[in-house]
Amino acid sequence: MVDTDPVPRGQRADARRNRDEILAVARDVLAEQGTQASLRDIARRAGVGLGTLYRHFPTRDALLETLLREGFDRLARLAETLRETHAPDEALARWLQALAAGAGAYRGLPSSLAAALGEPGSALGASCRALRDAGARLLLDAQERGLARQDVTGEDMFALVGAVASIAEPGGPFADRRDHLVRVLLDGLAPPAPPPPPACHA
Amino acid sequence: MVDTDPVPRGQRADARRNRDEILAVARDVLAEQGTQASLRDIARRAGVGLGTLYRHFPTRDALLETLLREGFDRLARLAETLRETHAPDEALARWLQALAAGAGAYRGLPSSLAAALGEPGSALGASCRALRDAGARLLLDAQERGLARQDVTGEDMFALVGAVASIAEPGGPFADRRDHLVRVLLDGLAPPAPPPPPACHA
DNA sequence: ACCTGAACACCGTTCAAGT
DNA sequence: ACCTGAACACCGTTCAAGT
Repeated sequence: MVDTDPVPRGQRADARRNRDEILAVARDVLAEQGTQASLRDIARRAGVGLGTLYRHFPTRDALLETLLREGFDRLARLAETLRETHAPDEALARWLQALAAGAGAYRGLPSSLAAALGEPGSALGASCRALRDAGARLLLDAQERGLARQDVTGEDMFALVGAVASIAEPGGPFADRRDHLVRVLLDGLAPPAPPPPPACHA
Repeated sequence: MVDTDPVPRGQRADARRNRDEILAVARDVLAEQGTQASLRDIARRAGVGLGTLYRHFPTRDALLETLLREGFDRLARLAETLRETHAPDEALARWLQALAAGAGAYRGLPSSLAAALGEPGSALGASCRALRDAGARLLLDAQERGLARQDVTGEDMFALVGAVASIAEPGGPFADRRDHLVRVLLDGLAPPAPPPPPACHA
């Protein structure tokens, strides 16, 4: 368990206050404008110089990562819990629904996450890779018991869930179809139907 | 059949030449940089003033639409052909593969198309809606014969294919998995497995 | 009729100057 | 140690001035 970029202790009081205010404002602005929101706008609305925002969050991803860390950690823990308490196919189904909800929290978030996934140095990318691996373990469980198709990888599955989340972004026309579209994906991940049993009186 | 924005006849020779050059350059630049490429850059490389680009293509969508029209028309015709020559499920499978290829021709294209789909005045949006409707007809055929699940609409399906295309964009890590991921989606669109026949000697 | 590029209002990012 | 905002290099978009 890596703890990247913990809340800096021993900050000056004004620094601490600025950081908190930036995060609070960013949450609102991202909810309104999506992950491509203007950083200038966030600084402005937080009553802070633009350089202050950059000092606390040197990249847009760093800001996103801080906003999402809590939810992402929860998702990683959820995967473990479901693994212990449910059959592999059911665990996979529930977890992918939760993942779609988390990855689609803001407009533009799925594609931000997909982009970060590749970036080697990005803390946000590291969080994504951790989630992807947690999902891959659930998938493997299901595959080992014949409850998921064999020709799909954890990478495939993570990308597919992100894709579904991206068409069901908040505010969009498919927002309230998200669960259903994830269901369609889950059915696609199911193992191929077994051949029918031989007929009687063969 | 609407023919929006046909190639303007009776243009001045220089206008015609500029238009052609812009389109040729745009094809290259979009292939390199995706649909978010700088319009300034396109004008520059076409050896044309920025205003000239805007005169010929008042919006980015208008430029995209002109570039894509041919392929989109071909896709619409393909839907009709497949309808006449194949079983509904096979027609759907082949057409969605072709659609994914077309909608993913450039980086960023799937999300450009999804955005245009909503825009009422956009010619690109109109092209998308035509494709979506062509797909909806294929889906309906399949549904009527029990070859596709009932709880999915043409809108759902079009969005899902676009989503899969967006994760398999050219140059990306999933580019060569596109057909396979579309296959997963197709399996998700299949009707639920019928209950097994009653056992013998019941 | 068409072309041009300067002008405007925005970005993201950096950094010298302040406290 | 931290904050500020001007400065720079880019955008997209518009439009007066040219031919």
